[in-house]
Amino acid sequence: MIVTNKEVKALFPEFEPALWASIEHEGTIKEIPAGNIIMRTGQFIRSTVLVLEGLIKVYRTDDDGNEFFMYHLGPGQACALSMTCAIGQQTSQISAKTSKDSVVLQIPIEKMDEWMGEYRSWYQFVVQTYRSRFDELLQTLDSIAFRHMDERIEFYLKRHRDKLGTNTIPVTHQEIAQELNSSREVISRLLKKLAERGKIKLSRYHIEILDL
Amino acid sequence: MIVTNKEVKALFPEFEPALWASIEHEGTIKEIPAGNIIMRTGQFIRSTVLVLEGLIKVYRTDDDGNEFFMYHLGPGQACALSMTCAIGQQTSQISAKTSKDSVVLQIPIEKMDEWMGEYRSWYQFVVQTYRSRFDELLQTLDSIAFRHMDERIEFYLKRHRDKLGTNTIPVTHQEIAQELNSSREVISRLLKKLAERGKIKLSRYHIEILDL
DNA sequence: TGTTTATGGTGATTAATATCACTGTACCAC
DNA sequence: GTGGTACAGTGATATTAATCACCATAAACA
Repeated sequence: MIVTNKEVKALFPEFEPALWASIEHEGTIKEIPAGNIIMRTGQFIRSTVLVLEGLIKVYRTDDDGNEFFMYHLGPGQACALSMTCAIGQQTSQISAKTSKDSVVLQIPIEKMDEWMGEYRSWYQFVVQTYRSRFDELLQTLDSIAFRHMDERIEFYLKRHRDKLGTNTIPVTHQEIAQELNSSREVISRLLKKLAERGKIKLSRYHIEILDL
Repeated sequence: MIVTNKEVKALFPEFEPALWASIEHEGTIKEIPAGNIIMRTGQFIRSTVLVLEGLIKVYRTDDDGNEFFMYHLGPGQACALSMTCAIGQQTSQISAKTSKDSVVLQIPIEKMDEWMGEYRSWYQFVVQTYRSRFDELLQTLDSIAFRHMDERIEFYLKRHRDKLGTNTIPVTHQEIAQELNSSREVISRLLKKLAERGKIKLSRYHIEILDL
């Protein structure tokens, strides 16, 4: 696959031509089917990942195997952690998994620093990435710090709707429970209440958002 | 006060001489007594803040006036948000308050971008700052996502000990409750249990860490 | 000195969430 | 078809945290 085709370029409109040339030279395209864990806590980071297609779930895990959803990366977005990790060759603090069949562009971490000085558009992209991820993380923090579980579920569903671009979220109660670090029963009951209030419609394997 | 005296330089040993010259020219020293709110959610950010002395508490607030502690900034550290905000002239998503009498070095945000290209040591400092703040935020997230209140209190006390460099934490139960977004009664009871287990010693206005 | 205020201790109650136990049901593999 | 399995619903109970009410004490102050 040619790295810098028209569709890919459209995802990063601000990149300058010289940067695209470097990407063409250094980047690797990788296709990853849905459900693949592409990064695990403690793993060394060797490349920065830009998402071209699909959806990647970024989450935190603890020692007991619990998970906690942080945010999604969609086309045109990048992992901030894999950018900061670059310098010290440090290990990842988070895990990431493909939610849909995805295509990513990998760039060797050595290029990160190089391009920061070389290409203004790269520098701006990186800073923008830091900011966006930080903001999303703050939203997640708000949700868990200040909101009850029912509101957190609403927030979770809204986020998924926005990322998926559809009102039908393909997710099981068990998955929601895992990503919010709760239990299936609690989620089931609260979802039922949301359904009774007409906010969502429940079905097996998916939830339809009616009015959130 | 002279900006770049020996003590200040020791806080940022990696800064190159040319960068110090620019800081001398563009930076402003500001002394801020303890208890001052130096940044509020929604406020415009006009300068990047490097901490020279004292301690700054960075926290999140919600619409109902609740607070949630994120992390501290001590001497040699900087606010990551005020660095990313630079580009878009955006507003702050967080609040910050001096916990001790503090001295900070303010740098106009316009210089941020300029110096990133110009001084390698500045670039590295900024990236390091992003990473550190992100990491600390992840720790905070872990704590609230995976731990019960008693463990969160322990984590809170440990963090304060490390930042203050002393086993005696000058804090009231009410303050802890606010920063963990809980209530005084709950904190009091859990602190008592920690005291019974010999982990801390309670006194009016302060808590002594014995064995955490 | 007496009064006010902030701190913190504690019992009782309620609310939110977690856990356990069990049921039904759709779907998949054989 | 039949049996296994993942998904979902629900009652009962336990645990954790929040709220309410009230008291005691030390510090601050008029």
